[in-house]
Amino acid sequence: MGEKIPLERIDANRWRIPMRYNDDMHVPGMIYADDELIESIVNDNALQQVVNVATLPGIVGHSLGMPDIHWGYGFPVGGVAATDAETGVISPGGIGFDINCGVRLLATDLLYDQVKGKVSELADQLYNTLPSGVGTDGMRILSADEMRDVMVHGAQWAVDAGYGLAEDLEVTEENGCLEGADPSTVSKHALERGRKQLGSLGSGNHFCEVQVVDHIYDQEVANVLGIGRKGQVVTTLHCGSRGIGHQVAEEFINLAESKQKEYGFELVDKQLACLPINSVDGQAYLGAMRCAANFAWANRQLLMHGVRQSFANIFGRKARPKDLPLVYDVCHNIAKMEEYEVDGQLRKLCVHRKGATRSFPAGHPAIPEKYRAVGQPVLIPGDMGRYSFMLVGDHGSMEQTFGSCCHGAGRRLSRTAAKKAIGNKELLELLEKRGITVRVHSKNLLSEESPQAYKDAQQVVNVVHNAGLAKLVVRLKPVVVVKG
DNA sequence: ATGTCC
Repeated sequence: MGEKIPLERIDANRWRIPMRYNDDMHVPGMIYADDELIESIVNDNALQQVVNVATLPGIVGHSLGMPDIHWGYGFPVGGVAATDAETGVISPGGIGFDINCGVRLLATDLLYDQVKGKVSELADQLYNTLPSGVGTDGMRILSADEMRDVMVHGAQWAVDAGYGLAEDLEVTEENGCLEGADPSTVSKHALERGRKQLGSLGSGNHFCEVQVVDHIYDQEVANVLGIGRKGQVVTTLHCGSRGIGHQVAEEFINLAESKQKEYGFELVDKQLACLPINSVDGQAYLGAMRCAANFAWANRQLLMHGVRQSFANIFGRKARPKDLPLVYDVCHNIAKMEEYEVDGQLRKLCVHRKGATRSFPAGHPAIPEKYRAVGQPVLIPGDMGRYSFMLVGDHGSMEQTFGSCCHGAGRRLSRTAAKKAIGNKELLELLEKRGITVRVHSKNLLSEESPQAYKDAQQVVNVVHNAGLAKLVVRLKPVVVVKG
């Protein structure tokens, strides 16, 4: 303990933690970062967590850290770990507490010039339409039977209930629904928590932002995605499964912890507690995780409907729902069964992505047909004061990172440190000065999400671009921020 | 992230 973790430089963007560091490691670690980002990573406990994850039973390839990596529960946020789907384990801590936390981006027909006179009105409208804050009820209260339908059918349920359009599902990862969701594995308490929260933003780093396309890296790809005009207004939603994801995670972390001895696991950190994928317990977690994931997709579908209503209310016929097409929806806290070549052999793997986005390259069958020639859209929100990015998956992700890349800027300061660094009032003034209109439910939480609490998202996306995991398409600047 | 402690 306390010993410096060795990092072997591979190239400008990659660093390896060799297996010789620790006898318990089954695979080496691999960190994606440039010279500057690696400094902040080394000063965090995240590297030790990459080492810990490398000791998981059945892990293959590398224990991976993306450039936005930072300390998390057991597994780092910004981490990817693949285990053998037949003989390996699944660890609830490797998915995280906010199951299927994710991001979706809607395009509009509007240019910033058409919107700038109504920014304040739009901010109010969005804030009043999208329920936000800790413990708030959602746009729709469900019966227990409806809740079960949401858990099984995901975003499709929302479309059938009148929220959004059928074509939205085509541009949602997994079409907004994972197969194998099993409501019988979700506790009554978890179901009860979710029942009241469908269509709610939540708190913390969750948000709705109106943004403007401010730089185009790849005009051709941007055109295919429908975001190819400089000055074009788009809207990004970032949120997850609210209370149900948290409850499912907590219950299965406790279950896994209580069964480590029974399954014969002796893990270096109890927060890595895991279950054999091929066990009743492992399958139960997967069934419940998928229920929470499907809830999250329905949740984002309802919120998006609220965004479309808000724009229509303010801009009338210039912003009808069909004029605000969903570009794409990605999840970044999830485990998926996917096939990859490992040492020349095609293997079925359980890919844990915790604060990591799927980034399938052009040609992959899981990509919607209209985007297949350019790659899967990858949405990378930055911080509320600077910028966010849209990328598309690149081929290197299949060879290096089990089809994955980063998910955001990555936290640089703890919530406590962030609060010390800047006051809420000062931060609000700073954002307004930059032309960003903010509506926040709980003003005393704003400092925790200040731009300086995060790494520079530009640096983070440059690394995944240069490493061949995803390709830069456009940069977006925030004009309206609505938060819990 | 989270009914920020059942």
